[in-house]
Amino acid sequence: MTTSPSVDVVRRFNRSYTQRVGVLEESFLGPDMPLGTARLLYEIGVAPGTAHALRTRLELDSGYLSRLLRRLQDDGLVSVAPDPDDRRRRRIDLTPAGRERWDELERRSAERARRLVAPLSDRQQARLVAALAEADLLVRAATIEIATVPPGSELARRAVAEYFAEVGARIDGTGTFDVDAALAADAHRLVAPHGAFVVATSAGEPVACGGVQTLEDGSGEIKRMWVDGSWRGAGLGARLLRHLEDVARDLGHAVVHLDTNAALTEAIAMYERSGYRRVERYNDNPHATHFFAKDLTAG
Amino acid sequence: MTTSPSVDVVRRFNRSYTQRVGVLEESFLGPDMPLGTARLLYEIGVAPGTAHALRTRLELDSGYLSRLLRRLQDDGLVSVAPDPDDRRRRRIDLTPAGRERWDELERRSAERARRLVAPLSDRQQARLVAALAEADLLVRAATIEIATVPPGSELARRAVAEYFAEVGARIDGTGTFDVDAALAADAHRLVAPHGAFVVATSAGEPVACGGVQTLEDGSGEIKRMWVDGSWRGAGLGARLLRHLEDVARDLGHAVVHLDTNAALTEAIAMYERSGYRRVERYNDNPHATHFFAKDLTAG
DNA sequence: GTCATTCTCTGACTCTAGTCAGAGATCAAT
DNA sequence: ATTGATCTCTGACTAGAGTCAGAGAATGAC
Repeated sequence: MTTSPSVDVVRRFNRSYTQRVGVLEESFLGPDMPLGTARLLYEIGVAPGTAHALRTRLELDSGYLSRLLRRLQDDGLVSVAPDPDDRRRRRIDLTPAGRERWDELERRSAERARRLVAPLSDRQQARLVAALAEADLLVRAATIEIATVPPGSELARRAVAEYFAEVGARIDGTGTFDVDAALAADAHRLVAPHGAFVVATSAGEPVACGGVQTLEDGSGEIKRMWVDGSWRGAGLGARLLRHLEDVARDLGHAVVHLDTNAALTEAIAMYERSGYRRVERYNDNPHATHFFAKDLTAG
Repeated sequence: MTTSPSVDVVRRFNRSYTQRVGVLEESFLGPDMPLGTARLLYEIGVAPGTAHALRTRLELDSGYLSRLLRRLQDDGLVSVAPDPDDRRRRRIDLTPAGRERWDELERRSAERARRLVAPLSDRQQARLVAALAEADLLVRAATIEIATVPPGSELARRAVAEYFAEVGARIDGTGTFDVDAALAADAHRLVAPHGAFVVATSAGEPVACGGVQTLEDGSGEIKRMWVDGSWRGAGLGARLLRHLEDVARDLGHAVVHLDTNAALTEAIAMYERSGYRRVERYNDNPHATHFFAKDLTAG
């Protein structure tokens, strides 16, 4: 059996960490509440919403979720009310008693973490914290899922909204982009067979996105590329870019272009690292100052 | 609610790691075998032994363990035979079929780890590995348990055996220590009210030990101090030393002495960092070259 | 040899966790 | 208004995980 050092270390960590920290989730275990119920209560406290949203987030069977919610409701911990937007759905919120219970879970979980680090010296604690923070970022980056979605889907809208918010703040300062017009155009240009739009999600939340459209036969353009601020430095941008290049290749493009703005310095650095070369202005985008292209047939 | 940064990072890590890597132990999940059974099979493969040893290691109910073993036995995966040393106990070993199944669990678990790191670039993988290895060491160090045990107990014997093996190898080179005589003396000197012997264990295995004996009223001596080679650099020695000083204080000592050998350079450095000062030879131990003392009433 | 203890096993339980197949309400599109 | 899809809930399950109280054999201390 061949194993790489990195695989061994990950496995060793998993084994010893679960053994010592216990089934980690059991930090939620408390009086009168089984693990599943407590976990659900906790998630509701973190982000209340519809039962449907909880179901997709926690990947629960609808019958199972319904029963768990019923129990929380009977205990007076959550309130269940029809969602005004769509009365098939139910909005789930914590009651004051539920909030109190949630705080208790928080305390319990924090206490557990505190006990874990307590025996360590200050210097060791600092080392552990740095190591876990680094591991956290990388694991989260590794488990991101990249999927092609319709530009009109809710996920895509949310991602593009973040894109425009950031581009507006960093380039324009006043937010004068015509967002609606851009979205309307995307709905046609960023779908097969002319293009595609992909969103990277982490735990169901969009953390990055990008689109490919066709300039002319064999020539594509990458648009709407955005990476969430808290995810910078995890190599996500480069990975997304590679993915988009694959998409462009699948669309039959031999070369991809992209434009960007001088204010987006990290992005420009990344394009250069990824093999893009500067080219002449190829469109009349008033917000673009730098233009790049990359040959997809080489390498 | 007050939280420290280190506690927050640990909690955040726990949350995201369990969420993404799933219930980690489920890496064992495979065909025709529930999680608990697979975990047990895996542990038997890692370290076969008596049912009793497995029970303490995995903290299982004896009835539950018995049933799990029965199932593994029925499936032809483990062999159960009376322990010749103590016929109440049963020795558990993997059969060839069990070993095959164990290999499969290994493969499965490695595959899982491989998938986790696969999306990362080589540099990121290296960063993740370094972070997890560091976290692993520190978490293991943080969860060590230090307990006072009788010098004659099996745990103490094992620890002292390691101590003599190492001291013999590093100082003497030939192993001419009179181990039996030393152990016989320990059995009297390292127990209350004259002294104590403590063992630090990690997952039930001894990883460090040390004893305190009485030289004269108010004056103690630290003996048999040992830290397992793979645990160096985790601050375990300093922690054990502090623990032994507390023990000495409880025994009524105002000062503790200790002797050591010039060959044990790390130990000497640690004693100095921990506030020990060099003193004149206070005994006729032929293997000792350096002598230290520390006042326990100050600070 | 006696007696308390230790180790394992069995039977009888409880409680979670989770699945599956509908039923009934609501919505979006035509 | 009809139709097909979506969302939630209920009932009826299965299986896993674990607890608890003994019973019977073996052991160690006296």
